[in-house]
Amino acid sequence: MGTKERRQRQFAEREQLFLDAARRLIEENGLLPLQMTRIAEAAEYAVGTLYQHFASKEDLLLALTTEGVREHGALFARVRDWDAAPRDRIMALAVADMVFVRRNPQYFRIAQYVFCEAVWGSTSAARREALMEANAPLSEIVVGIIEEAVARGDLDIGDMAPTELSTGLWAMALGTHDLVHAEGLLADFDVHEPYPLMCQHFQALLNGYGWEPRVSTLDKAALRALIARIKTEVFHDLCDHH
Amino acid sequence: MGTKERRQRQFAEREQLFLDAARRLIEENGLLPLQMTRIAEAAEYAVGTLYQHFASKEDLLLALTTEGVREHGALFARVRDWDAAPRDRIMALAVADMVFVRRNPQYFRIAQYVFCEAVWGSTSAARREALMEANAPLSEIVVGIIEEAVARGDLDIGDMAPTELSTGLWAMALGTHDLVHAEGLLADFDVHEPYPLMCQHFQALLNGYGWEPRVSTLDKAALRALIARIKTEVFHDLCDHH
DNA sequence: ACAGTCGCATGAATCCGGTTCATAATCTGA
DNA sequence: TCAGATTATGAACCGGATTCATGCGACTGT
Repeated sequence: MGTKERRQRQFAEREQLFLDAARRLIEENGLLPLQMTRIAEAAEYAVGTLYQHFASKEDLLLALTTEGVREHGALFARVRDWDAAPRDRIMALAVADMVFVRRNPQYFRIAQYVFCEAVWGSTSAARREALMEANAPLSEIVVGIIEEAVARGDLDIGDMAPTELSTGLWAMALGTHDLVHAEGLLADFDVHEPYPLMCQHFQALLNGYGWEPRVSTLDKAALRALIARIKTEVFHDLCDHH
Repeated sequence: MGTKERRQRQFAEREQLFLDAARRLIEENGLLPLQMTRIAEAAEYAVGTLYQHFASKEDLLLALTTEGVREHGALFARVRDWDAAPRDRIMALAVADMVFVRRNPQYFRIAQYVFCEAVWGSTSAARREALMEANAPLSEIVVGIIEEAVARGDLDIGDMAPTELSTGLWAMALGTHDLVHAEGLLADFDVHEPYPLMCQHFQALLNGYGWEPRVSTLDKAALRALIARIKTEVFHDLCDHH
């Protein structure tokens, strides 16, 4: 009989309920005033029940991050399956980041916090592994595209490993998210559209590595057109059409 | 009479004592077990005294970060005053990061934590301003070099603002530091020397923006030679000569 | 040199929020 | 329906940041 299975399903559902409640609270008030008691209240359960799911507050935040990584991964998977030139697909990954951020404006804030030594060190091994596992496909997709470009002759990276090149793209994206979240900083720099700018830096980086076909780094219209094309062809259903 | 001045001086000295004690404790045990009581103990003062200097633990960590930014700025200032081609000086900024990280292995961990919304939001406005002020010169140096390159015709960025280009460099550096501190991540990628790799990405980015004189992105020997030259000419006294 | 005053260091007490655990409630299978 | 097992509950606990009533010692003016 399926008693046990039903139990497990209900348990999983409740976990989702807690995660959704936490996400909502963060959305409303930010990370600062987030309290376990409040999350439990919002989900209409006792704190003790919350602690049956998450060993600690840090664990809960890590779980939230893992969910985000999965969603991020779903966007990357679309790019993997998109039928286009490798270079355009790399750019589509950058656009995926843009789309992802729009849909999860709090994600990188939470992630930044979770990856801090002081927080990461308080999480459980099981949750950490779940995150790693959720993250693995993303790297694979990036590396896969790089390898394809090398295979078709669009790109020559000599004795450099594909992972090394992917590190550069990843760093650029991560750093951009950091800057976006540093209060007032980009505004001081008169940078008002950080993500299109990030795409431009991506183009420069790809040009710099000799990734064919080259594009003009400074041609903003072309970049806008590419972004628009990617949004239409890959993320049609996820973008507002204003 | 200078009674008041002496008092102020002693106060400042004690503040430094606290900061040094905190830094030492973090160096020894990491951020996780850092406690205000321990810092006070280590500095041989009462907790209350510690709180005369820092409104909160977060404020203390922010102060620590600000010290780091000043040191970082001192390295950047050397590069500003270095007599070399703009492009080499941009690369010298990347090397400055490398040198800085070697001398302050904990800095980016602390900074990552401090810049998290949950922590940043608990700091005092005065300390935040001090940090901003310490940070301003760094950006100015980067932008100054970019402007010089444009002026001498090494670089054409069209209608792009110099701050926009600097954002790309900054993001790349920040993101690299993030990756370095993400436990085990780079090792999984077989990236064992992240900072030389970052320098290579810098070169690619500069090439991508058409910054003259171009260099071969994949020529590792040339990159090593450039790094060595910068270390000798700019950071001679700060590097080990193994 | 001394009394009076003031500023500051002190650390025990407070407060806050994450976490635990003894108990109550609920479910299961017989 | 009932014993036993499992799970939910939230009041109590606990660790650590922060406060503040107290007293010490340094400066001032006589």
